[in-house]
Amino acid sequence: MITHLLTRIDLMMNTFSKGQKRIALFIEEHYDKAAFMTAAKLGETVGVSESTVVRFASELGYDGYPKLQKAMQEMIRNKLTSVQRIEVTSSRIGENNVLDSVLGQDIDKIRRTIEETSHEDFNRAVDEICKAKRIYIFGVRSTAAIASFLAYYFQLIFDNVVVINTTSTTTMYEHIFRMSEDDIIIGISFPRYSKMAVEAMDFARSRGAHAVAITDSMASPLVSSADSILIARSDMASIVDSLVAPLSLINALIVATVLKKKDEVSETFRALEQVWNREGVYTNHDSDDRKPEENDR
Amino acid sequence: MITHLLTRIDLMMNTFSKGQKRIALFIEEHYDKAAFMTAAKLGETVGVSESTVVRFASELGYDGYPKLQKAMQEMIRNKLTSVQRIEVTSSRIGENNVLDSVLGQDIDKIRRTIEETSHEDFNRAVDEICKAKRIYIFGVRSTAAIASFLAYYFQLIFDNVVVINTTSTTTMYEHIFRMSEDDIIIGISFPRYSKMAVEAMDFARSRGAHAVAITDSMASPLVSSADSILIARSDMASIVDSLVAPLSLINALIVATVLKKKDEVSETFRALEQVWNREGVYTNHDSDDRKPEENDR
DNA sequence: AAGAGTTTGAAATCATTTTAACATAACGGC
DNA sequence: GCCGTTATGTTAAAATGATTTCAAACTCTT
Repeated sequence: MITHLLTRIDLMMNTFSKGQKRIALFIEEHYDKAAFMTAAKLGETVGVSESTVVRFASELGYDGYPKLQKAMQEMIRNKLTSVQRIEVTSSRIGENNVLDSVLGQDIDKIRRTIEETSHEDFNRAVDEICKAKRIYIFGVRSTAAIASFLAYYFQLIFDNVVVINTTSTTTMYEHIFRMSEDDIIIGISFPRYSKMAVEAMDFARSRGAHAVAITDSMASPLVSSADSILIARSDMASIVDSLVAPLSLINALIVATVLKKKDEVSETFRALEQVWNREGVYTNHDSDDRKPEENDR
Repeated sequence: MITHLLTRIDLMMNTFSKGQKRIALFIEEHYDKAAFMTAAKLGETVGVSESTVVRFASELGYDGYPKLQKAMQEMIRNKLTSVQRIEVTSSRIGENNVLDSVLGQDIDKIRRTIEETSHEDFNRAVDEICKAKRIYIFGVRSTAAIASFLAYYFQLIFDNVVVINTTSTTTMYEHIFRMSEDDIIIGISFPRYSKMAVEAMDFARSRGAHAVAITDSMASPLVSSADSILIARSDMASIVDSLVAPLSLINALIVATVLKKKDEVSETFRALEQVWNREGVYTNHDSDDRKPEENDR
């Protein structure tokens, strides 16, 4: 559902009627209470009728009040688990249980990323990204996937996003030769490192552009060619390397950027959502989308 | 309820009947889930009828199941407020500490994925993948990134991997019209769901192919069109949705597949490594490649 | 292994909650 | 200040969920 409940409420706040605003404000403030209330009770506490509450739910895109309620309960459950994370099931459970083991390892990767990434560098990277005129994103081979993910979202936010994913050095220079000091390059590279990534970043710096490296350790060859260094572990006990932690880092990068450019961006997203609805690119399953219920297996 | 719910359950544990014990244990372990369940649902999850659940509630001294439910919800709210207090202090440290917050949320997503994904379905999916003649992978928009990641590794293992990433239905059918019963399709779709994913999977099934869905809940439209269903949460407290948990799941899929085809695959990888070394695609930093050392910040 | 006493699940009944239909009230433009 | 529009409340029907009943299954003792 693209937007999270609270974000969505924020986004739609000025489209709400007086009564709906009362409900919206209450939910933003006390969703921990609201999640357990019936439509009638919620209406009573904010001083509107139950119908208004139900209408508010469908206005938000939910297929009935119970769905909205479920969304709030989900939110609570998320919040709850997020601080119970001390007792993480890092249990190495069964040898035969690949699923639990891999996912457990990925959790560890992310945890180490939290510890190891410099917040200072992260914030600097966000600042530079927001200031930049053009954003170049470098990622080849398996990292091409996460590079394109980053690009997908940045293209929704920024005008000038260029993805560099090529096997030839010549082609690479064709992509970046216009680079100027107002630009920024984000190089993503993990073992076995790509020579081209280093080359691209060195070139960018020679032009005065800011270079952000997303890589797996301070011993990576990208480090000496970068202004901001973001570390995310990728090694796994297997043939494949996990890019889960780097992806999570990229997530954080996107979220931080969106938050920083909130005002410009929220308008874009609202417009986009309308286009999507009209175009019917997505199935209108149940309601137009929204929180699915608890699964029941 | 005089005494605290959990204490009371502990106290009365040995007076409970078999079915009641099942309920009691579940509540002790997962009250965060139980609090949001109806009597019927709770009964279903522990394998007992709703009557037994209701009787359990009055056994505990509550005047009906809803009262017990309220007690559990109270418990959650108490925990939540203490959690929020912690959170306030930790978010004081950096008002803008997006990094920790996003990564923390991603950890939770993965943990919930461990809880919610059926291991049976996972294993079935791996089996079918290994048997398949051709593998089709469907992923559009933001999921195109993780689809291409999956494809990248599968192409190292299998001969016939086809990625479907197109905006037009016609083009999609051009990709999949040769599909036969020996093939498999892996459809990746998250809210807002892609209609095409459903179409592609329905088509595949009509040809007798096995269909694997990677999606975010049992309420997803892909579910009814799939033979194996892999659940990974994607919703985040922000505008972007996180694909970290799905990526982690895909990791597990790759690892499990590699392990199953160990013998054939290890040869391939050795050969590949030689090519890489000769071609010098990668920097030969420090040693000739591989795992970098501990970083030293 | 027979039978009293428990425990259980299915279905019927009862209660609550949501939703839809309709009526009334508030608002904004002219 | 009138009229069309939109928002809100009231109420009754529908849906969902909880409870009770009753018969069957299970447990224990003898």
